[in-house]
Amino acid sequence: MLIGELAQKTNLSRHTIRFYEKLGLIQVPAKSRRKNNYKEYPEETLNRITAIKEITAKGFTLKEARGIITLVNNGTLDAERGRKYLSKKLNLVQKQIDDLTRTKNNLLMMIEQCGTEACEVAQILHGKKLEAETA
Amino acid sequence: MLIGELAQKTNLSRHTIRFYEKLGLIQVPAKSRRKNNYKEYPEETLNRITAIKEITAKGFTLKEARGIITLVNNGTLDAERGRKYLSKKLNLVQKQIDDLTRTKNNLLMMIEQCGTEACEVAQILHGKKLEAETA
DNA sequence: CACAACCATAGAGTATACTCTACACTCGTT
DNA sequence: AACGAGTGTAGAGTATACTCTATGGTTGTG
Repeated sequence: MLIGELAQKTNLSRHTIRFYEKLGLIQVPAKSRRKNNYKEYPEETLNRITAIKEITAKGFTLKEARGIITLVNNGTLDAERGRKYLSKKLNLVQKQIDDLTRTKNNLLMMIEQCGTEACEVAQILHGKKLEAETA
Repeated sequence: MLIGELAQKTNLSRHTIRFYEKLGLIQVPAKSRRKNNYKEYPEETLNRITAIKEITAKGFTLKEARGIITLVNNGTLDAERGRKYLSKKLNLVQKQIDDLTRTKNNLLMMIEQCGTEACEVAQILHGKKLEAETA
């Protein structure tokens, strides 16, 4: 199928599809060209894109998605490796959650204190006033 | 003080300080130049940078920091506005936490299932196999 | 006076994931 | 043959927060 149809079926823009090609997430065999040089995308590309979407939806980057797909296609991804890989990612995600939770608590505190006084965010943020710079 | 001293005292690089200047987070009065054109940073710049650090550490972007500082210096930031502003941010943060929590649960599920079979992440991710594209 | 260390500005490079523009060819239809 | 829609490649633009390079002037010490 041509890129237009693929775009329509995957709900991605042509630009995005070509961008994925550039990143190596999708490959079109050099032979898969029509006489007019239009690319003929194989059916599997649909699955590939679905996989990319699912992987990235789970918090992986496009590069990571590429790596995972390669591993899977190679059969290089056994249980041991898989768990390690996922656990690593899990740690990162947990760290992000922790950071955001701290942020959230900071915000809650600030909101609470905001009613108390003249709501000097500066004070809340810093414990002392910001000096106005002579602009 | 000159930029070198400021950099050393704030633990920021000169580049970063100049970058902040470009963003308007820091201003050096045009007059505050030595004869040799070197910038003379006023003491307040230290507080300003501390404030920037605290604000960004709480999850705000540099642009937001600029806005907040301006509001505070203008005295434009009353309790009402402050709470609204912070609540808005809080909602965003909560959304990010929710997303990441979903991601985390996905990962946990994947890790668990990884031991079960041949750890076909493809299956886990997608429910069916990825088609290998004839590379 | 040479040299290292410091300062200034402008602008490019990094990372991520697109998004769009420019330019040119091709296809189907009138 | 002209037209709009579709396709190709290459490369720029967007957002965020830096990070670094290039180029050139200034200061202090031997």
